[in-house]
Amino acid sequence: MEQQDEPTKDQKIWQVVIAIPAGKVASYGQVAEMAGLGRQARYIGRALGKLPKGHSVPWYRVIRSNGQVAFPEGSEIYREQVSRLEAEGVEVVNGRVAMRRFRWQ
DNA sequence: GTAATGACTGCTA
DNA sequence: CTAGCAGCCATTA
Repeated sequence: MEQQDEPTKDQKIWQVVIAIPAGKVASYGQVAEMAGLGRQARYIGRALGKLPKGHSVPWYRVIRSNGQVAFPEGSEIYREQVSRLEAEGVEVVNGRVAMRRFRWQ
């Protein structure tokens, strides 16, 4: 069996990412912790990279802890993320988010 | 079974 | 501000 009765980590991660309010962003570590994964911040990117085609996960709302995008400037993927963020009302300058990041207090 | 990799994070210089 | 190093741990080869 490859599937379990309970949702997999990827599913949880996607759910968490989807739970991020529009206009805000979260870091990989924050998402990992929120998903109950703890320090598996790296797994977040891996899960997002494995996202299926018809997914509805706003992966573009997930950035690094320093507020910078996880992709190099000029990259197509980078432009897409920035474009989507700007569409959400998030300001991105020089590859970093100039807005208040999502905060669970 | 082991080795290498990675959409990361934090600290130190 | 940038650069380097170590820690972290699941997934993949």
